[in-house]
Amino acid sequence: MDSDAGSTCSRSSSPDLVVDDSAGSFFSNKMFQAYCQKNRADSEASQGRTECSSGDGKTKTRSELTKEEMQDLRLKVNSRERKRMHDLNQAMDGLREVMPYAHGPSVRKLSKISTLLLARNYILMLSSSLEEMKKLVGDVYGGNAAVQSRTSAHPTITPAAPTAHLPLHPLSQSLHSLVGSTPSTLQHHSSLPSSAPGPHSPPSTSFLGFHAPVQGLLKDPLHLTSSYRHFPGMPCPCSLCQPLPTTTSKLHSLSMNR
DNA sequence: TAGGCCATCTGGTCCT
DNA sequence: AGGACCAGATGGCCTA
Repeated sequence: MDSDAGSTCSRSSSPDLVVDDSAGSFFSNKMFQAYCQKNRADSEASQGRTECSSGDGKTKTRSELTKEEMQDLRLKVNSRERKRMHDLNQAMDGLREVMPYAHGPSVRKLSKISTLLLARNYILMLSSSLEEMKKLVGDVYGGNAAVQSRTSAHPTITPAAPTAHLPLHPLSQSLHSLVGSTPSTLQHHSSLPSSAPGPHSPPSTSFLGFHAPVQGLLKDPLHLTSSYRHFPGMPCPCSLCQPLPTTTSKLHSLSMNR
């Protein structure tokens, strides 16, 4: 149904995504009516006829196109743009799926901006936790030589054991309280839930991580997500709202330049 | 009703 | 030249 059949992509924005173009819901009612009026012309275009070539094989410049051909071209461009945006939204949905917040039919979907901010902060937090872990492991292994020499009578003690009782990084604690679980469950967050907020309560502005640089991008961060509530058990202001440790501060300066 | 969010259209620019 | 990408405009839907 979609006229995308006639489009060829020299550059794919999301090569791994498979988009179902057959959905007629891509069109609004108005668009659908307009589309139907042009359906015949589109089908011709999708069969290989280019809108810029006349019957005798000569190519026309855009200024030479008839009104009908221009409309035809416009429809094709619109269709491509629509597909592009749908791909983008699919990627956004994919991102939402791996974010640590309650999923479900009764939970309002994260907005795009919230998804991006949450994702950013999530990555920063994981990076921070990883650094912390590395440090702890280093401490354990580094200091273990002395420890082991003193406890050589107990060679079965594993180096990793002590870390299980060490305090987690505040950021990790926040996340853990958010998901109501241990770090290992983060890998299975999609089944989370009950510890998560009730319906219609996506992550709070705080959890979304409006650090200074991000705040600057928003007119009114607090108002932006005023409909959100903090998660139960989340300190307010939660630690995620606090400046990240220096180990991840470098990441703050990372931009998303193309 | 205002504001937020979203989908779509559209024209411009960049890239292949 | 054609397609991807981008940003502004517009209108619809939903919620407080």
